[in-house]
Amino acid sequence: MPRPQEFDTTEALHQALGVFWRKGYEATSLAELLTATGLSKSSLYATFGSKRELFIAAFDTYRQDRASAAHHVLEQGPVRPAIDAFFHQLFASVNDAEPAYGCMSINQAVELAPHDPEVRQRVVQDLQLMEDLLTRTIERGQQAGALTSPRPARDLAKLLVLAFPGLQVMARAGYSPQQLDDSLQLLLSHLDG
Amino acid sequence: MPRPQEFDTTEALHQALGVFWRKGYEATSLAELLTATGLSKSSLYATFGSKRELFIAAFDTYRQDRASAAHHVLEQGPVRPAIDAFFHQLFASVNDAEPAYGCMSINQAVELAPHDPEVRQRVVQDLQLMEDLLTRTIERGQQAGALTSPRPARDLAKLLVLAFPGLQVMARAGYSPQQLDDSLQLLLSHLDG
DNA sequence: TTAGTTATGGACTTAATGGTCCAGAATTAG
DNA sequence: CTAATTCTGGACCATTAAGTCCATAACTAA
Repeated sequence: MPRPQEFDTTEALHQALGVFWRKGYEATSLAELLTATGLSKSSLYATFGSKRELFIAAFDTYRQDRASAAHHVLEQGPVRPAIDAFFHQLFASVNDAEPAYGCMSINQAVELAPHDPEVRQRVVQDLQLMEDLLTRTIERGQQAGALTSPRPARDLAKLLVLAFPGLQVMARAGYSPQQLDDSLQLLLSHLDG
Repeated sequence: MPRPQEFDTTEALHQALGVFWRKGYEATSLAELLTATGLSKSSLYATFGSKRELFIAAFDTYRQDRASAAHHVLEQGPVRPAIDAFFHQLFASVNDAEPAYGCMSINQAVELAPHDPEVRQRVVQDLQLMEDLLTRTIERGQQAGALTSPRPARDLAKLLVLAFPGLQVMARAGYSPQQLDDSLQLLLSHLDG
């Protein structure tokens, strides 16, 4: 008996995500979300509740997507290219042309986390996950002899996580891909020696 | 003949800065700026022009203050404690109690820089200044034998600049001073060996 | 004391914000 | 074809945003 939903909820979520990712929470207006998703106001509110709930849902979508991508990239193949690729995801442009959005979790660490516990908790969790993932990968590289630094894998992972927002900031500040890659290689050189 | 201004312009600027620093541009309302500065709307507009111009003025105040503070901290005394102090400024609470605001330039790299050339230019300039300053300090340390890493001073400085936003993100995400300092020491350990 | 000038408070404006609500269109089961 | 159900567009609302403007208060110089 129910009339079927005419739009794809998860697709709408991804559209909304795109806007939140690029512009942040405050700077995104409901009107933009409406045009991005193509939904009517009533549909959007019926489906997602409020701007904030939509944001959280979109954010979680993002986090899940990224986490599985990171798994995928880091946990197979030669270690050095894997780590390289992991970081390149950060400054890869989403839809070409436009500059990179950077990592949304980092953006949110700056924008909402200081005042919003729900967001903060997610950010902390993301940083932790990243550290764990990198630790495992670096361990793997050390065992295989691909990474020659004698430092504990976790310490090296911490260094990479620490530098991650730096790359993001450079990307958002408009540094060229060349400059970004130079900085990245400089960073990764600390995995050896 | 002119009636003298009853408020201190630069003090008002600092009050406004406090709000922009903590909350960012979008999330700061004119009402907050009014109560923070204690000015009336007309005085504020007569003096600063618009919210945006006020922001830019406050931002430049901040940048100038910080630049001279950095000079002061980095260019005298033993190198290692100097660098340590430089980074500790980052997560020092401004008025105690409240969590650290972090570095406003980094905040703005995330919030406005991607869409606002005037802000972006300032951010890039700040990062560059920081790199130059750290390079000089590290050179000094290497010459004095206080820092034993054989890497070029500029490369080491680049690493520190790269990690700077990471510490900031951790601070904003609510990490404890202890955790922040641990990460900092881990980072600085790369200046030796 | 007065004239000239400037700061100031607050009323006012315009546009945009997030959010609510309802009437009607659309779809399916029977 | 009809009844039941639910999606959907758009009107509507209250609030707040930034910004303008003017009458008045306050101060200085003469």
